[in-house]
Amino acid sequence: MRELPGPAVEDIDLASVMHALADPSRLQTVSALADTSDLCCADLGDLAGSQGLAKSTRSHHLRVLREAGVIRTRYDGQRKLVALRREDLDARFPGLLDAVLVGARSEIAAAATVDE
Amino acid sequence: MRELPGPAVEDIDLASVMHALADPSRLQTVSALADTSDLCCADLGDLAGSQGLAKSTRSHHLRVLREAGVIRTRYDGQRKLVALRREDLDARFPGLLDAVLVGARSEIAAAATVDE
DNA sequence: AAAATAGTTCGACGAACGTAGAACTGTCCA
DNA sequence: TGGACAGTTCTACGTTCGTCGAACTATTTT
Repeated sequence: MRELPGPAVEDIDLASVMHALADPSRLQTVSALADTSDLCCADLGDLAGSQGLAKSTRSHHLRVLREAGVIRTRYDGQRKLVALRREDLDARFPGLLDAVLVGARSEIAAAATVDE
Repeated sequence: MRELPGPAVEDIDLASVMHALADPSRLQTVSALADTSDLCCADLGDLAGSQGLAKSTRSHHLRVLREAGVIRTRYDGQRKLVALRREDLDARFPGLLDAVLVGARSEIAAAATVDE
């Protein structure tokens, strides 16, 4: 098995995607994935939004994102790499991912400003 | 009282908006609101996505949308009119509402095609 | 073969969600 | 004044969600 199962492009459901992106922790994850090419699950544990969450919880969030069609997971030796399904999401819901990413980023920036 | 309370533009939260739009019934409601200027709650009861739902349930959904900052409710005699907060949403999360509306519409169209 | 590493699955728990009916509030009309 | 009408609030219900720890699987390293 090379890649974990996710919905086909045409089966990606809007409500499911919205639900997957309606959680601060997952939003943070997606935002991080947009910056880099690929990340392994361990890296995601260091994210601000995911800090302190148990392995099982992070795994659960990744599953929600994968089953909604937001990310793709593939094997690479003893670790798994996750990546955004950018092209697929853009094809199915043009502009949605970009808008969400811009929004998420502006909120993260605002939160950082308040902190300091 | 002229208008029911909702969050200020700068207090609109992305995760809350995403959550508000992560329900098929509410998605349908928002899609309908994008077409017309204003609608009263009764009209929303005739929507495909809201058909058969109790008054109290519809009222609940409208509250979720309002508290997330997606819609605005104002009094007009014995009925209440709801409207999209288009400008506010566009200011806070540029492109998000449009992308969601386009996506919702394409899904509704696809569903209608299958039905016939 | 054994230990270490990376992640999943399972069972559980409290909180929140979507739904509904009944009772309530406020507005208009006769 | 009394209905009729339009929505809201309250209470309740079953379901789903986010979280966790513990047990499990699979791969790599020693």
